[in-house]
This record gives sequence, structure tokens and C-alpha cells, in this order.
Amino acid sequence: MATLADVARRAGVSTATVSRIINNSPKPVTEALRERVLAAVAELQFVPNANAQQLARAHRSAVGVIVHDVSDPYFAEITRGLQRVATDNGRLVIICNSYRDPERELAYVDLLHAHRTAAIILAGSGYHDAPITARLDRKLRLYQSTGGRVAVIGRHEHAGDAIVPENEHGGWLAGDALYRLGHTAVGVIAGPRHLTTTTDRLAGLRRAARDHGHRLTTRHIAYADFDRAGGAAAAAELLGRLPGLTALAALNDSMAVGALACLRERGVDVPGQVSVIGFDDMPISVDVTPRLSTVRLPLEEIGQRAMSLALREPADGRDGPLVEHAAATLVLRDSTVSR
Amino acid sequence: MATLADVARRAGVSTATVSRIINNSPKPVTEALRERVLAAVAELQFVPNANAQQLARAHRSAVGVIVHDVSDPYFAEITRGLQRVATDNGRLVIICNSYRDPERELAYVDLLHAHRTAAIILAGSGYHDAPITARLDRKLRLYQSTGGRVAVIGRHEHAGDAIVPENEHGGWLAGDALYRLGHTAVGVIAGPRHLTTTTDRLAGLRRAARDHGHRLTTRHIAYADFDRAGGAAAAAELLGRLPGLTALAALNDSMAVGALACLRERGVDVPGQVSVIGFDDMPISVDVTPRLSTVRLPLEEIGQRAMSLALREPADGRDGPLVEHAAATLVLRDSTVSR
DNA sequence: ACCCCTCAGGTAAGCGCTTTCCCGGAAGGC
DNA sequence: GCCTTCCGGGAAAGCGCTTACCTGAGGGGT
Repeated sequence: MATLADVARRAGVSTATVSRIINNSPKPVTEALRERVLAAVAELQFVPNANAQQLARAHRSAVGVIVHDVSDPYFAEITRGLQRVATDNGRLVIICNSYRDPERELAYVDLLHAHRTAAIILAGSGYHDAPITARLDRKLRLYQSTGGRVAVIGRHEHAGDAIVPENEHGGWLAGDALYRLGHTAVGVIAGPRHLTTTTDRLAGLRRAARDHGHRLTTRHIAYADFDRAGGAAAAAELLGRLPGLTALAALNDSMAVGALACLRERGVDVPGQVSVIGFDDMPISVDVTPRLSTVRLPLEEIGQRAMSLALREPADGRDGPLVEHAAATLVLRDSTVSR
Repeated sequence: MATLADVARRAGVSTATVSRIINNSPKPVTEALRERVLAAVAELQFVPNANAQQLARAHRSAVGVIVHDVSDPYFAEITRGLQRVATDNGRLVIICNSYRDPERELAYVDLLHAHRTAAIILAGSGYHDAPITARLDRKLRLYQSTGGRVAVIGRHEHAGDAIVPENEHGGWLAGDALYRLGHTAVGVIAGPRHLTTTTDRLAGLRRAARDHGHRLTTRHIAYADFDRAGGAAAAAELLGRLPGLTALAALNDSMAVGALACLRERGVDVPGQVSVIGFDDMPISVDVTPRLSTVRLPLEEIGQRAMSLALREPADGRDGPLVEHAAATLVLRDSTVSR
């Protein structure tokens, strides 16, 4: 394992010079020396120890990202956006999957803090659990107090920058579309109730119902996991519970796809008998039959913007945390028709 | 930013003692002292600097993973498996997206080497590009010579352990299924030609053709990107080129889904007029209409096994690199019928 | 009563870099 | 021709930990 000192010895210079050359620091160095050092680096196959560099250097470089699950297309899209911006800025990204477990999320914050990452990005956080939220908040504040930057994708409930998807408005868009099409018996396939994404989207749906003179009660709502299987199960439940059902609103596309599968299995025609609307506009939504109507969220862009926030110089505005919104838009395709 | 020394001072002990306690080293420490130190840690909100620890310690901990693209479901599944095992072993995973760019892949190997990760896992590597392969190989060997472990998912063409998916056999399974159903004019939607995944799967398809007394020539093959859009484009191309076409074999499911979309658009009935088979058995394959026949690869399991290989003690077998295979199996669903 | 062993805890030498400060020589000004 | 100014390069002090080695006190054996 060649070290900086080995290279210096080999090239007959001091370690300071080698360091300056491999980091091409502003300090000028004679061309001849530079070449000699570079040759020594190549001969010895020297790879600087990033841990030592990090320790000796003042500034931080890598960015840590905590997501629920990269294999979920929702987060995969966001992650893609995050990486793109990070790579463009020459930053290393450390991705951590919390698998929706708040404790693991907490542990990862510690871990990234310990590694002195330049920033921590929380994607899809937000739990309805006061003790957890408080602990998370404490940890994030501590991290910030040591110079780390924090960016959150989701609700703005922690110190730090945030990019906030219009979940409530999106829910309203979905509900409004359905009611406007004449549906009155609308079932809602919701995600886990302890996630704020669920409650925010649900709130929008509720508001839409009220706007059209209806009410969304517990009977109309089935909670399940934010995935295909959860969607299928919830759809089955609602079908049993709501005899006159003519429309289903799922709080994300994976669940909507699961619902579609469930309906197909039972011989219920979509959209003929039941209309279905999803949320997120994931790639899959145009590949199912019928093509899914949904509420679009610019996921990759959200990722890019979050990384930009995380990377911005703390200097450029001592004006506190920045909060940006990401617009939800309605995308009507083939799975919704008027009643 | 509290340091170990601060904690030591606060608790009135030496740094050695603090270090021993926070790492609960085997060296015994009086209970009273331990409590005092832990109290100081809590008061000062001390978070050890992982870089310093890494530098001072002999052993390495984190594992680096280089994948083509986490937002691709194929890699998302694999990554999921990798993480699971890593987390179970208390290891941090650093995920790097190469976006299928060999140069970036090379750069990431350096980066992970620099960070002195315990292991590097290459997922989906394999380029038909001798210079690149040679450079990659050199870098990996150097990394290994410094004590790093290497595991590759894909062809076993580098030093280090490997888990090898049966790509050739899988291709044969797909081809055999099609020919057995009576198809003779089979078009192949292939991935980028510089990827070994493409050529391996293609080779299997070729062998199946020969086994059934047919030949797969350039006319029958369209190369495109391994995604939905690529599949659609390639399908369009083959449709134009092969008038009598009755079956399409895509080298992954994303492309197959793209092909399905293209065929639907042109009013070609699947499987009535054209049968379609995919590869990988991604989640989406059961959600499209018709449900996709495909060749299944146990992706998550592959990830788990790769991580296990990467984590195994170098000691347990000085018997050189381990090579394991991952079986491909045929999954017939609704998109293939006999002619 | 003396010696040796045990064991909790401290001392200090690194780990591999970066960077401040300093030095000596060459160049420029008068 | 002498003094000042630059400028390339080196010495060395950390960065925040871990750990091999040492110390001193108490306990048991003879």
C-alpha cells in the first residue's frame, strides 16, 4: 500500500509537494518536478487514502441520501435526479435504504454524521410519530450545528431546506377529476397511515369530496402498503365493503396497478364498471391496460432540485432554510370515464 | 464539534478509556467509569469521526457497489438483495451509478479504493472492449493487492469472486420455447452490443435456433438500449424488416414491454399475431396485457449471494475466487402461443 | 513480610494526509 | 552593487482516532 510519503521519497521531494501536485493546489510547482512526481505516482500505483484526506481537510465532500427503498420506482426516479446533479458536481453519493423503518433512518443519520458527509438528504421521510420526529429533529439539528447541510423531500417539518411535493393539491386533483366525472361512490386505496404522504394526499381527496358535496368516511378508505400487493388487497376490501363503488383512487401508481390486477381477476371492467386513478405517474402507468390516469409528480426533477439545495453554499443567503414546492398535475388517460 | 478528547476531559479519563468504551473493546473497564464516560458522551452529543476511526483502525468496513443504474428495476432488485445482507451484517453500502459508462465505472473503482472500502461489488459489468476490460482488471487487482475484496455479478472475467447468471442458458430457454411453439420467423430485440449480457443471451438464442434447424442472422436482430424506448424502436424496426414475423424475443423485460406498446399502437395483436417473450421476470411483467412470458432470474437472491461473497472472510478458503451460478428458469404466461 | 502476578487505566506513537509558516535564492528597483 | 520582493519548495504541526506498551496498586502465595 503505497503512501504519499513513499511517493515523495521516490521522487525525491517533500510530502508537501506531492500533496500539492495530486490535488493540483493553486500553489505553483515547476513543471519538471510535477512530471517527476506524477511518474512516481504512476510507478507506485498510488491511490490517496480518502479517509486521511477527509480527516486532514476542512471541507466535506460526499453527500448522504436516506431513502425508503431504491427498488421502489418512486424513489428510483428521485434517486436518479439526485445522482445526476451530484455527479455533475463531482460529489460522491452514499445511498442508504431505510426500508421505511424509522429506527433505521435514525441510525443512518448518525452514520452519515459520523462520516462527516457534506449533506444529508432525506427522501420521503415523514412519520406521524411524535417521538420519532423529535429524535430525528434533534439529530439533524446537531448535524447542522457541526456544519452539515440538510435537505428534505416531503413535508417541511425539520430544520433545513425542503422540497415539498404538492401532495394535498394532488389528492384534490384526483378527487376533483373523479367527482367531476360524476362518480359519487369513490373508494380510496391509501398507504400506511403513519406516513405523512398518505395523510396529505388523503386530505386533498377529502377536500375534493366536500367541494362536490360528498363525504369521505372511514368506510371509503382502505389502508395498505404502498405497493402492488397492498393495492390489490385494499381494492378487494373496498369492493366487498362498498357495493355501489364506481371509482377507486389509489395514493400511488403501484397500488393502482395492484388494484387493476385485482379488478381484472374478478372480471370487473375498467373503466367500464369502475374507474381507477393513481398518483405519481410512474413509467408503468402507460404500460398497463387500460393506461392509468394519474397525478403526475416530477420525480426526477424533485431529486435534482433537492440535491441542488443540499449543495448550495451555506453562504448564499443567511436567510434561513429554503422551501420549494413541486407541482402536481393531472394526467387523464384511459382508466377513468364519466359515469 | 465534540471530539474524543473533549469527552475524555469531561469525564476525567484518558482518551484510551473513552475509545475502549465507545467501541466496547474486550479490555475490561469498571462499571462506574463506563457510566461516567457514557454520560459525558451524551452531554457532549459526541459522534465519533468515522474517517479518523477508519484511518486509525486496521480493518475496513463499508462495501462499495457499482451498478449501471439503480432506477432500472433489474438493478433495483439486485441492489435490494445486496443491501439486505449488508445491513444484516452491520455494513454501510455505498452505491455508485455508472450509467453504463465504462469510464465512470473505472473512476468509481478508484474512488472506492481511495475510501478503503472492504469490498467492491460490480453489478452488471461486462463490456466488449478489451482496453477497458484490461484497465478495469488492473485496477481491481491493485485493489485486491491492498486487501480489498472483489465480487462481480455477471461474467467471471475479473479476479475475484463472481456470481454468474445463466444468461446463455436463459437465452436458449426463450428461443427453445418459441421454436417449440412452432414459430420460425423470430425477431430478436437485443441490448447494446458492447455489453456481454447482450451477447451471452443472444448466443443462447442462436443455439436454440440451430437446435431447431433454423438460423438467426443479422436480419433477425435489432440492437437498442436496454429500456422501454429501445424495445419499442427495435420492435418497429423488425416489423418493417421481417414481414412474416410471428414472434419477438426481447433480451430484457423493459424492452419487451416497449415492444408490446409498439405492437399495440400498430394494431398488431399479441399473442394472436405475434408472440412476445422477455427476460428477467421483473415485477412489471405480470401487470402488462397480455401478461408477459419471460425467463426468470432470481435477482434479489443474486444480490444477496454477491454480498455474501464480498463479505466472506478471506481466510475461509485460500482456494482462490469462488464462482457461483444463478439459474434461469422459463416462465410461460399469456404473451406466447403456438403458431 | 516479601515478591510476583493481575488488572484497570494511562501514555504516546502512529494512521496518511493537508497546510501554515518559514527559508533560501533569484529577480527587480534604485 | 545593495536591499527588497517574489516564489518555489520543505519542515512540521496537526486532523481525531486506536492500540501496543507501560505503570502502579492491590491481592495471594510461600
